[in-house]
This record gives sequence, structure tokens and C-alpha cells, in this order.
Amino acid sequence: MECRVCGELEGKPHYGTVCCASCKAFFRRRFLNNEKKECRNGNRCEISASNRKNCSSCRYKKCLEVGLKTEEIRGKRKCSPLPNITTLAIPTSSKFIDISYEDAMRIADMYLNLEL
DNA sequence: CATCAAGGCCAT
DNA sequence: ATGGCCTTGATG
Ligand SMILES: [Zn+2]
Ligand SMILES: [Zn+2]
Repeated sequence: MECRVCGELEGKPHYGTVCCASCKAFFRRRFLNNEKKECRNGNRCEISASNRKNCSSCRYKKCLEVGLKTEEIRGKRKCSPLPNITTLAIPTSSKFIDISYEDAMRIADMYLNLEL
């Protein structure tokens, strides 16, 4: 699997997507200590394995675009992983299905946007 | 006990 | 600040 952020070959599952060890570390650091840097190219840098350290702003943006999830950052080693499965009760059918955490959040979002 | 993935460590 | 490798806690 290749890193979805920079294209590095040695990508593994991290924070809900596939990325390399360096992008994983970068994403975590950047989120935890809120290190910010401004892009000089109008936030339009293409990220590759060779230029990824040039613009950390665009790199972080790319991380979010390809789906690295900040909610998977625990901050401490002790914290439990998020369950990626949740049970959904289907109204009137008395049935239950298992859906992913992602889908659960989507559904919750749709629900909150309903006009009742 | 084996595997997965997050955090910690530390040389660069 | 970066990134490779190690340790750890959860899980089946
Ligand atoms: Zn990467
Ligand atoms: Zn940039």
C-alpha cells in the first residue's frame, strides 16, 4: 500500500487511511502542538515524497483531504481505540445492522440537518 | 499468544 | 522539525 498523502511506498493503515510513518508522525505532531506555518504558494502545493517537508501547511491539508482522522489521535497511550462498528436500530422493523463509525457519523450528521 | 495501530523515543 | 524504529494497550 502506498501513502495516500505523499505517495511513499511503505504505507500502512494509520488514522483511518493508509499513509507512511512520516506522514503519521507529522499529522499527529501537527495536531497536538498546533504547529502552524503559512504557505507561500496560495495553498496550492502538490505533495510528494520529495517535497513533503517544504510546505507543512499544504501537507496537513492533504492529510485531511485524503481522510486522516484527528478523532483517531488519542494523545495518550492509555486511551482505547475508537470502535469502528456501531449498531443501528432500524425503526419499525425491529432489526439491527452493524455500520462503520464513519457511516454512523454521516447518519448523525444527516439527522442533525433534517427539518422536522 | 499473535496482530494491529497508536504513542514514545531519538538520531538526523 | 522530520521520520524510522521500538513499546504498548486493545482485541480476537
Ligand atoms: Zn507519506
Ligand atoms: Zn503550500
